[in-house]
Amino acid sequence: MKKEELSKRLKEAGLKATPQRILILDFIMKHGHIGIETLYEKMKDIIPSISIATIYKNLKILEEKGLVREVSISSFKSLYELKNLPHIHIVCEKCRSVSDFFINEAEIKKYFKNLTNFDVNKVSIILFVECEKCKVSES
Amino acid sequence: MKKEELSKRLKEAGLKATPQRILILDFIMKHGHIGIETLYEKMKDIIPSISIATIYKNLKILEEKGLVREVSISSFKSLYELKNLPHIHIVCEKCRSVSDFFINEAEIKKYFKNLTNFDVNKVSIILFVECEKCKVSES
DNA sequence: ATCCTTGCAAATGATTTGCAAGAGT
DNA sequence: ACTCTTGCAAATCATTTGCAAGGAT
Repeated sequence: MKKEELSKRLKEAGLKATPQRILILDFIMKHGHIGIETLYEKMKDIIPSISIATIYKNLKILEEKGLVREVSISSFKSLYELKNLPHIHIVCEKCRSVSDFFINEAEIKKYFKNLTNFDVNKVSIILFVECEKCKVSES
Repeated sequence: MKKEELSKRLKEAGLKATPQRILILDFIMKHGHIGIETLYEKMKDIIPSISIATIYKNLKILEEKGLVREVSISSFKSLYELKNLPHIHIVCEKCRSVSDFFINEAEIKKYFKNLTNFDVNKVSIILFVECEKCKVSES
Protein backbone atom coordinates (compact mmCIF):
# COMPACT_ATOMS: atom_id res chain seq x y z
CA MET A 1 0.00 0.00 0.00
CA LYS A 2 1.41 3.38 -0.96
CA LYS A 3 1.53 6.56 1.06
CA GLU A 4 -1.38 8.07 -0.85
CA GLU A 5 -3.57 5.16 0.03
CA LEU A 6 -2.61 5.36 3.69
CA SER A 7 -3.19 9.08 3.62
CA LYS A 8 -6.61 8.52 2.16
CA ARG A 9 -7.47 5.99 4.85
CA LEU A 10 -6.52 8.45 7.54
CA LYS A 11 -8.67 11.19 6.09
CA GLU A 12 -11.59 8.84 5.72
CA ALA A 13 -11.28 8.14 9.41
CA GLY A 14 -11.47 11.88 10.09
CA LEU A 15 -7.80 12.18 10.98
CA LYS A 16 -5.21 14.48 9.54
CA ALA A 17 -2.66 12.72 7.39
CA THR A 18 0.52 13.72 9.15
CA PRO A 19 3.89 12.21 8.21
CA GLN A 20 4.03 10.63 11.66
CA ARG A 21 0.76 8.80 11.17
CA ILE A 22 1.55 7.68 7.68
CA LEU A 23 4.87 6.34 8.85
CA ILE A 24 3.28 4.48 11.74
CA LEU A 25 0.85 2.78 9.40
CA ASP A 26 3.61 2.12 6.93
CA PHE A 27 5.81 0.38 9.49
CA ILE A 28 2.97 -1.60 10.99
CA MET A 29 2.09 -2.74 7.50
CA LYS A 30 5.63 -3.75 6.64
CA HIS A 31 6.11 -5.66 9.88
CA GLY A 32 2.76 -7.34 10.18
CA HIS A 33 2.95 -6.57 13.88
CA ILE A 34 5.30 -4.35 15.74
CA GLY A 35 5.82 -3.18 19.30
CA ILE A 36 5.96 0.42 20.43
CA GLU A 37 9.64 0.48 21.25
CA THR A 38 10.63 -0.99 17.89
CA LEU A 39 8.34 1.40 16.10
CA TYR A 40 9.95 4.28 17.93
CA GLU A 41 13.48 3.17 17.06
CA LYS A 42 12.64 2.71 13.40
CA MET A 43 10.74 5.96 13.10
CA LYS A 44 13.59 7.95 14.60
CA ASP A 45 15.73 7.10 11.59
CA ILE A 46 13.23 8.84 9.36
CA ILE A 47 11.73 11.52 11.59
CA PRO A 48 14.45 12.13 14.18
CA SER A 49 12.33 14.60 16.12
CA ILE A 50 9.58 12.03 16.69
CA SER A 51 8.40 11.74 20.26
CA ILE A 52 7.34 8.45 21.77
CA ALA A 53 4.32 10.24 23.21
CA THR A 54 3.19 10.92 19.67
CA ILE A 55 3.36 7.24 18.91
CA TYR A 56 1.31 6.37 21.98
CA LYS A 57 -1.28 9.01 21.16
CA ASN A 58 -1.54 7.91 17.57
CA LEU A 59 -1.75 4.21 18.21
CA LYS A 60 -4.55 4.93 20.59
CA ILE A 61 -6.51 7.06 18.19
CA LEU A 62 -5.81 4.74 15.27
CA GLU A 63 -7.22 1.91 17.30
CA GLU A 64 -10.28 3.92 18.23
CA LYS A 65 -10.87 4.72 14.59
CA GLY A 66 -10.58 1.08 13.70
CA LEU A 67 -7.46 1.23 11.54
CA VAL A 68 -5.21 -0.64 13.90
CA ARG A 69 -5.58 -3.46 16.37
CA GLU A 70 -3.68 -4.20 19.56
CA VAL A 71 -2.45 -7.78 19.93
CA SER A 72 -2.06 -9.00 23.51
CA ILE A 73 -0.10 -12.16 24.19
CA SER A 74 0.76 -13.23 27.73
CA SER A 75 4.31 -12.31 28.68
CA PHE A 76 4.76 -10.26 25.51
CA LYS A 77 4.50 -6.52 25.25
CA SER A 78 1.57 -5.36 23.15
CA LEU A 79 1.99 -5.51 19.40
CA TYR A 80 0.06 -3.50 16.85
CA GLU A 81 -1.21 -4.56 13.46
CA LEU A 82 -3.35 -3.20 10.63
CA LYS A 83 -6.96 -4.24 10.80
CA ASN A 84 -7.04 -5.83 7.39
CA LEU A 85 -7.65 -9.44 6.54
CA PRO A 86 -8.91 -11.70 9.29
CA HIS A 87 -6.19 -13.88 10.69
CA ILE A 88 -4.99 -15.64 13.83
CA HIS A 89 -1.58 -15.55 15.45
CA ILE A 90 0.94 -18.31 15.59
CA VAL A 91 3.59 -17.91 18.23
CA CYS A 92 6.71 -20.01 18.36
CA GLU A 93 7.44 -20.87 21.97
CA LYS A 94 11.12 -21.35 21.16
CA CYS A 95 12.09 -18.24 19.22
CA ARG A 96 9.08 -16.13 20.22
CA SER A 97 8.36 -15.14 16.64
CA VAL A 98 4.79 -14.16 15.86
CA SER A 99 3.24 -14.83 12.48
CA ASP A 100 -0.16 -14.50 10.88
CA PHE A 101 -2.33 -17.23 9.50
CA PHE A 102 -5.18 -15.98 7.36
CA ILE A 103 -8.54 -17.49 8.01
CA ASN A 104 -12.07 -17.64 6.79
CA GLU A 105 -13.60 -15.81 9.69
CA ALA A 106 -17.17 -16.93 9.09
CA GLU A 107 -16.00 -20.51 9.14
CA ILE A 108 -14.25 -20.13 12.48
CA LYS A 109 -17.16 -18.28 13.99
CA LYS A 110 -19.45 -21.05 12.87
CA TYR A 111 -17.20 -23.60 14.53
CA PHE A 112 -17.33 -21.75 17.83
CA LYS A 113 -21.00 -20.95 17.56
CA ASN A 114 -21.50 -24.63 17.19
CA LEU A 115 -19.28 -25.38 20.17
CA THR A 116 -20.42 -22.73 22.60
CA ASN A 117 -23.81 -21.67 21.33
CA PHE A 118 -22.76 -18.02 21.36
CA ASP A 119 -23.06 -15.71 18.39
CA VAL A 120 -19.44 -14.71 18.11
CA ASN A 121 -18.74 -11.11 17.09
CA LYS A 122 -15.00 -11.32 17.07
CA VAL A 123 -12.36 -13.93 17.83
CA SER A 124 -8.86 -13.70 19.13
CA ILE A 125 -6.92 -16.87 18.61
CA ILE A 126 -3.31 -17.59 19.37
CA LEU A 127 -1.69 -20.93 18.66
CA PHE A 128 1.52 -21.78 20.45
CA VAL A 129 3.71 -24.05 18.39
CA GLU A 130 7.28 -24.80 17.51
CA CYS A 131 7.98 -23.17 14.16
CA GLU A 132 9.66 -24.89 11.23
CA LYS A 133 12.90 -22.99 11.63
CA CYS A 134 13.23 -24.03 15.25
CA LYS A 135 12.35 -27.62 14.47
CA VAL A 136 15.09 -27.77 11.86
CA SER A 137 17.75 -26.12 13.98
CA GLU A 138 17.16 -28.66 16.72
CA SER A 139 20.16 -30.86 17.41
CA MET B 1 -10.71 -26.63 47.11
CA LYS B 2 -9.76 -26.21 50.76
CA LYS B 3 -6.77 -24.51 52.28
CA GLU B 4 -5.04 -27.82 52.98
CA GLU B 5 -5.26 -28.79 49.36
CA LEU B 6 -3.89 -25.44 48.22
CA SER B 7 -1.15 -25.71 50.79
CA LYS B 8 -0.27 -29.14 49.47
CA ARG B 9 -0.12 -27.85 45.90
CA LEU B 10 2.26 -25.12 46.91
CA LYS B 11 4.58 -27.52 48.67
CA GLU B 12 4.52 -29.87 45.73
CA ALA B 13 5.69 -26.98 43.60
CA GLY B 14 8.57 -26.45 46.00
CA LEU B 15 7.11 -23.30 47.51
CA LYS B 16 6.43 -22.50 51.13
CA ALA B 17 2.76 -22.44 51.98
CA THR B 18 2.46 -18.94 53.38
CA PRO B 19 -0.91 -17.41 54.24
CA GLN B 20 -0.34 -14.86 51.49
CA ARG B 21 0.08 -17.51 48.83
CA ILE B 22 -2.81 -19.59 50.00
CA LEU B 23 -5.02 -16.53 49.97
CA ILE B 24 -3.93 -15.57 46.47
CA LEU B 25 -4.79 -19.01 45.17
CA ASP B 26 -8.01 -18.99 47.12
CA PHE B 27 -9.17 -15.71 45.60
CA ILE B 28 -8.12 -16.64 42.11
CA MET B 29 -10.05 -19.84 42.51
CA LYS B 30 -13.17 -18.11 43.77
CA HIS B 31 -13.12 -15.51 41.03
CA GLY B 32 -12.17 -17.66 38.09
CA HIS B 33 -9.98 -14.77 36.99
CA ILE B 34 -8.96 -11.71 38.88
CA GLY B 35 -6.76 -8.70 38.30
CA ILE B 36 -3.92 -7.60 40.53
CA GLU B 37 -5.57 -4.47 41.87
CA THR B 38 -8.74 -6.34 42.83
CA LEU B 39 -6.73 -9.09 44.41
CA TYR B 40 -4.86 -6.52 46.45
CA GLU B 41 -8.04 -4.81 47.65
CA LYS B 42 -9.63 -8.09 48.66
CA MET B 43 -6.56 -9.44 50.37
CA LYS B 44 -6.14 -6.31 52.46
CA ASP B 45 -9.40 -7.11 54.22
CA ILE B 46 -7.94 -10.37 55.44
CA ILE B 47 -4.22 -9.63 55.71
CA PRO B 48 -4.11 -5.85 56.21
CA SER B 49 -0.32 -5.77 56.17
CA ILE B 50 -0.16 -7.34 52.69
CA SER B 51 2.08 -5.54 50.27
CA ILE B 52 1.27 -5.31 46.60
CA ALA B 53 4.87 -6.21 45.86
CA THR B 54 4.24 -9.55 47.53
CA ILE B 55 1.35 -10.15 45.18
CA TYR B 56 3.44 -9.33 42.15
CA LYS B 57 6.26 -11.56 43.32
CA ASN B 58 3.94 -14.41 44.06
CA LEU B 59 1.93 -14.26 40.88
CA LYS B 60 5.19 -14.36 39.02
CA ILE B 61 6.52 -17.36 40.85
CA LEU B 62 3.16 -19.14 40.79
CA GLU B 63 3.10 -18.72 37.06
CA GLU B 64 6.64 -20.02 36.72
CA LYS B 65 5.73 -23.05 38.77
CA GLY B 66 2.73 -23.68 36.58
CA LEU B 67 -0.01 -23.16 39.15
CA VAL B 68 -1.38 -19.98 37.67
CA ARG B 69 -1.83 -18.55 34.21
CA GLU B 70 -1.86 -14.95 33.04
CA VAL B 71 -4.74 -14.04 30.75
CA SER B 72 -4.07 -11.19 28.31
CA ILE B 73 -6.98 -9.53 26.57
CA SER B 74 -6.52 -6.38 24.49
CA SER B 75 -7.51 -3.26 26.40
CA PHE B 76 -7.88 -5.19 29.64
CA LYS B 77 -5.33 -5.36 32.41
CA SER B 78 -3.92 -8.83 32.88
CA LEU B 79 -6.06 -11.30 34.74
CA TYR B 80 -4.86 -14.40 36.57
CA GLU B 81 -6.47 -17.79 36.77
CA LEU B 82 -5.73 -21.25 38.14
CA LYS B 83 -4.23 -23.61 35.62
CA ASN B 84 -6.86 -26.27 35.96
CA LEU B 85 -9.23 -27.51 33.32
CA PRO B 86 -8.65 -26.41 29.74
CA HIS B 87 -11.03 -23.65 28.74
CA ILE B 88 -11.40 -20.62 26.51
CA HIS B 89 -12.55 -17.12 27.43
CA ILE B 90 -15.77 -15.48 26.49
CA VAL B 91 -15.78 -11.73 26.81
CA CYS B 92 -18.93 -9.66 26.65
CA GLU B 93 -18.21 -6.52 24.66
CA LYS B 94 -21.03 -4.69 26.42
CA CYS B 95 -20.45 -5.36 30.10
CA ARG B 96 -16.85 -6.53 29.78
CA SER B 97 -17.46 -9.62 31.87
CA VAL B 98 -15.12 -12.52 31.27
CA SER B 99 -16.26 -16.09 31.62
CA ASP B 100 -14.84 -19.54 31.02
CA PHE B 101 -16.05 -22.14 28.60
CA PHE B 102 -14.58 -25.57 29.20
CA ILE B 103 -13.31 -27.39 26.17
CA ASN B 104 -11.95 -30.65 24.98
CA GLU B 105 -8.48 -29.43 24.26
CA ALA B 106 -7.43 -32.29 22.02
CA GLU B 107 -10.46 -31.66 19.88
CA ILE B 108 -9.64 -27.99 19.42
CA LYS B 109 -6.01 -28.70 18.70
CA LYS B 110 -7.05 -31.20 16.09
CA TYR B 111 -9.26 -28.59 14.46
CA PHE B 112 -6.41 -26.11 14.23
CA LYS B 113 -3.86 -28.71 13.21
CA ASN B 114 -6.20 -29.50 10.42
CA LEU B 115 -6.57 -25.85 9.51
CA THR B 116 -3.00 -24.64 9.80
CA ASN B 117 -0.94 -27.79 9.59
CA PHE B 118 0.90 -26.89 12.79
CA ASP B 119 1.20 -29.20 15.78
CA VAL B 120 -0.37 -26.97 18.37
CA ASN B 121 1.12 -27.09 21.86
CA LYS B 122 -1.19 -24.62 23.49
CA VAL B 123 -4.08 -22.44 22.44
CA SER B 124 -5.35 -19.13 23.66
CA ILE B 125 -8.84 -18.39 22.44
CA ILE B 126 -11.05 -15.45 23.26
CA LEU B 127 -14.53 -15.07 21.86
CA PHE B 128 -16.11 -11.64 21.90
CA VAL B 129 -19.86 -11.84 22.19
CA GLU B 130 -22.83 -10.16 23.73
CA CYS B 131 -23.74 -12.10 26.83
CA GLU B 132 -27.24 -13.25 27.70
CA LYS B 133 -27.68 -10.68 30.45
CA CYS B 134 -26.83 -7.83 28.14
CA LYS B 135 -29.08 -9.16 25.40
CA VAL B 136 -32.01 -9.31 27.80
CA SER B 137 -31.44 -5.87 29.27
CA GLU B 138 -31.50 -4.36 25.81
CA SER B 139 -34.37 -1.99 25.25
C1' DA C 1 18.91 -23.27 62.31
C1' DT C 2 18.38 -22.43 57.76
C1' DC C 3 16.65 -20.53 53.90
C1' DC C 4 12.65 -18.47 51.83
C1' DT C 5 9.32 -14.97 51.98
C1' DT C 6 7.45 -10.66 53.45
C1' DG C 7 6.78 -5.65 53.61
C1' DC C 8 8.66 -1.40 52.94
C1' DA C 9 10.64 2.14 50.21
C1' DA C 10 13.08 3.32 46.41
C1' DA C 11 14.06 2.45 41.57
C1' DT C 12 12.72 1.52 37.22
C1' DG C 13 9.69 1.21 33.27
C1' DA C 14 5.46 2.20 30.77
C1' DT C 15 1.89 5.23 29.59
C1' DT C 16 -0.63 9.60 29.86
C1' DT C 17 -1.23 14.47 30.19
C1' DG C 18 -0.89 19.70 29.63
C1' DC C 19 0.61 23.08 27.00
C1' DA C 20 2.74 26.10 23.64
C1' DA C 21 4.46 25.92 18.93
C1' DG C 22 3.81 24.15 14.36
C1' DA C 23 1.48 21.68 10.55
C1' DG C 24 -2.58 20.08 7.83
C1' DT C 25 -6.91 21.22 5.76
C1' DA D 1 -7.63 31.12 9.62
C1' DC D 2 -8.91 27.39 12.21
C1' DT D 3 -8.30 23.29 14.39
C1' DC D 4 -5.76 19.24 15.17
C1' DT D 5 -1.35 17.34 16.08
C1' DT D 6 3.31 17.44 17.61
C1' DG D 7 7.15 17.37 20.89
C1' DC D 8 8.65 18.27 25.21
C1' DA D 9 8.65 17.73 30.13
C1' DA D 10 6.28 16.50 33.97
C1' DA D 11 2.92 13.56 36.03
C1' DT D 12 0.96 9.34 36.73
C1' DC D 13 0.53 4.48 36.92
C1' DA D 14 2.51 -0.29 36.80
C1' DT D 15 6.07 -3.34 37.95
C1' DT D 16 10.52 -4.67 39.93
C1' DT D 17 14.23 -4.63 43.15
C1' DG D 18 17.22 -4.60 47.50
C1' DC D 19 17.27 -5.34 51.98
C1' DA D 20 16.42 -6.15 56.83
C1' DA D 21 13.06 -8.55 59.75
C1' DG D 22 9.99 -12.39 60.33
C1' DG D 23 8.04 -16.99 59.24
C1' DA D 24 7.88 -21.83 57.34
C1' DT D 25 10.03 -26.19 57.19
